[in-house]
Amino acid sequence: MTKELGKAYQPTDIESAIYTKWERSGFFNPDNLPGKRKTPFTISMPPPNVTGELHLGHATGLTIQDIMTRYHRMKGDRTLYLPGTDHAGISTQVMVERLIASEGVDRNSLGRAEFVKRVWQWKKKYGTRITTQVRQLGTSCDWSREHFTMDPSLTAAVHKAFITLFNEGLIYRGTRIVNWCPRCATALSDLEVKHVETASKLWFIRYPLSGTTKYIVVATTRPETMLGDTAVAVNPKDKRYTQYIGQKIILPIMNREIPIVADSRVDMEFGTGAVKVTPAHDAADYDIGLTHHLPVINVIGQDNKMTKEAGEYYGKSVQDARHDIFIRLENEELIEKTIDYVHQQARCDRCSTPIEPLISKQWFLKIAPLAKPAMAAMKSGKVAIIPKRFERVYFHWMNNIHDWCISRQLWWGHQIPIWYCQKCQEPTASSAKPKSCKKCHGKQFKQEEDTLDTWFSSGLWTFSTLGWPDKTKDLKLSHPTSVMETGWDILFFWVARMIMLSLKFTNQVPFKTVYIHGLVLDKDGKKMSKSKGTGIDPIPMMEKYGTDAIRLSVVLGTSPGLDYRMYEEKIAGYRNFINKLWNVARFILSQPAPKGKLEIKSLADTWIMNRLNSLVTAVTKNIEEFKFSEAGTALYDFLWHDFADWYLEISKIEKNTGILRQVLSVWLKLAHPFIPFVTEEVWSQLVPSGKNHMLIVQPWPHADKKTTSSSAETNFGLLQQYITAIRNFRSEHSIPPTELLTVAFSGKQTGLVLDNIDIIKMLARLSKLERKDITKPTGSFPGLDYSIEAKIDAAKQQKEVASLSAYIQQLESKLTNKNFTERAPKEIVAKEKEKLREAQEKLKKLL
RNA sequence: GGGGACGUAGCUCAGUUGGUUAGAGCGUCACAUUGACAUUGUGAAGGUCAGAGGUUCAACUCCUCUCGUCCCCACCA
Repeated sequence: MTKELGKAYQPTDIESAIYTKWERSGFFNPDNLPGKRKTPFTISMPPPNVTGELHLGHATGLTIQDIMTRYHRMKGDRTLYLPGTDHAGISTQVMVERLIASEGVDRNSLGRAEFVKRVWQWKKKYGTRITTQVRQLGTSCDWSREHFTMDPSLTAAVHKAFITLFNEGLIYRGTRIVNWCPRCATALSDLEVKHVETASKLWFIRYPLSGTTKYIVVATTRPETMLGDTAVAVNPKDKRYTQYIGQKIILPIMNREIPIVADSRVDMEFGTGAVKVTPAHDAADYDIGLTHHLPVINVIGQDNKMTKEAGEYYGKSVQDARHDIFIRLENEELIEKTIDYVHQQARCDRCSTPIEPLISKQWFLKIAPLAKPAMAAMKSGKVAIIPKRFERVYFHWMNNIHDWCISRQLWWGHQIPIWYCQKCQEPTASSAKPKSCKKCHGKQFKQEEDTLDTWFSSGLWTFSTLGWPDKTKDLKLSHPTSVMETGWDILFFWVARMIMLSLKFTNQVPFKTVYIHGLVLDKDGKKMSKSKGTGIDPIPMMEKYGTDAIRLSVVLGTSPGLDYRMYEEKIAGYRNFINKLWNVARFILSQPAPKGKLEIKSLADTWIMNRLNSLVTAVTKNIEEFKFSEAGTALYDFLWHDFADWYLEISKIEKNTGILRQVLSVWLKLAHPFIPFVTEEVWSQLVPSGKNHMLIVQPWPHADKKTTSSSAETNFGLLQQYITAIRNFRSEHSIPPTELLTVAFSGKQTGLVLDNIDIIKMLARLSKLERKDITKPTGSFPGLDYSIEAKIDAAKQQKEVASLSAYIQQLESKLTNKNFTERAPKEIVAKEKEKLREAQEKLKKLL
């Protein structure tokens, strides 16, 4: 029946078979789980990009999500882990554009319909790559409920949400200055812009005052935008300029007369205190322009080239125009000076291209009315973030939030469900083409060409995937979801927006707890980067070391919200641990299964069962408290040290195979959420086969009060101390293990030693261990003196005496300090006294 | 400019509401090895817990400041 277990664990041989077994069992689907399951537990998987590839960030998140899922499933909850993928507007479109470029075409020559068709083909081809990799990681999600953000049902949800918000006036269309990425050729939200420190120049340009020979000097990092200047602004408090307010400037090159205006937003300290105002190409200038009713002149187009308004520079690239303008100003002696200047340049988050602020017609979501309840939900504790400090970050952002630009000039995404009447241009929000215009009864319509920001559809993710806007059973059972597990980098992009949109549309928070994991760094603490080659690809690592080892390496030694380093040696270390488990199991399974009831006979038995109970309690508590690293570390230490190093060795004498199997079996259950593959495999060797016997649905263990024993903990602890002391002695005196020692002992604890004499003899490698009165002990413990027959290193002895004396002195000074003895709690004082007594006794015997 | 995190053994990290002679893994060194495991075992060396003050009987732990590293937010051209 049982197959031979190989000497070393070979994960690749069995992982995919086990995953298939799980998937076929149907247990990923909560409707198929055995028993009555009342308490719902739901996790919505943050959808990876459909054309993406699994990286360590995914691996971290998915592992933690899966740990919670597997734990709750075993605990008996109605557990749903819902997977899916995101259409990822920009990045997917860019990939396909790159592909067709290699065929020598661009999207415009292909046309919208054909291009979108090509993207769907691409999605079909590569969309399963990521889900296959998610499976490879052992993720126990319900694939029968898998969703894609552009599924018909999710598109329906997006339409419903958009139309509702539009009809309520929360979505509006406006001509505004937006962040434009020239390379992606689309508007971006504020969040998609990052600020990068960039070395540049600050040019000081003379702007002649109209009707005089005087001029005002302005400082700028972007001289080419001067063509679109419509004012110069100064601070009203700035005495240097008060006399000029209201006067006119002759704008160089353009020879246009522009006013000097006063605005308190101008920083007197910076540059010359006078600012050129270009409302069309700078967000701050745009605001100043609004206040002072300045005209807006577009001199740069969406194609990153100068417009007709730029006069003679029409058609030139921004870079060329800058160069030419500088030369011309210099020739006209209008450049006062040029200095080196480092500033935070706005760049596209995705492609790092410098952002071009441009005026354009875009769709916006009014966010303030949504932010209010979203903040209230966090304040009242309906949503909590772990770690808590991110709640402050959340509030700060929510308090300073701007309207969200939701339209993108992309073809891949949800086309905005707005239809313009071709007669009167009235927009109607509708999922399908309207029959007739409400305003003029026109019959001809044209749909808005723009698509929605990807995050608009992912903002609905927790409820759209459960069937919303329909009132489905899933929505009723599984929403709000229990936990959202994600990285801090998308707290604003995604988490905050989900909270706002979920409250808006379902009146519920999307999730009760947000668990934030850290980002993965390379060995030097830098962000992993594909281009620099510092990244570790999890897939080959999984193949080399096994998936369970990867899972441990992204969870152990990490804490919520803190970034952590990853390197191959770490993974190899956890592979070793998995192999240790494998061999522990191999050893246990090589022995005949016991007949009859479980019997706790010896001190070691009592001790290991007690330890196991503590482990059950600790692992359960830590998982409940989201301390996954601590839970995993406890499992690691127990198996390797308590169980393998001590109990397993002792079992070679005591041969209590019942306990061996019992401990292994409970441990496998506890460890299953962390390392599902190897535990399921070992489990299948340990128990009868059959679907309902699979580890994945075994009930979560409980601590057994009947087998807890604190005295066993103490006594076994002493035993360990004795053994370690002898081993230590042997090593310090360079006595080879082949040489068996003779040890004599005496004292109160002789009973403990006599009861476990064979164990001590084996583990300390002794030929003889006998009770005998000792005059000069080699060493001593509370209740036990011992003497080892061997030559004693005097220097060693002295060193120990010295350290012991120092320790005693430290304790004595503490205990003679009245402040301590009078003010510290009695237990603490008693404890210190006991320590002193023990140390003194030990020292006496050594001398 | 605002906010946050981190600084504990050579390296990567634990250290729960203040009370242990400060821990683990890797690495190093010594020794061991024919039945579960060399992806191993046993033991050792290695730390003024970044620095300076303060609170306290007692500080790695709480407070303040300083130094160092990193990150987030922000329309100083």
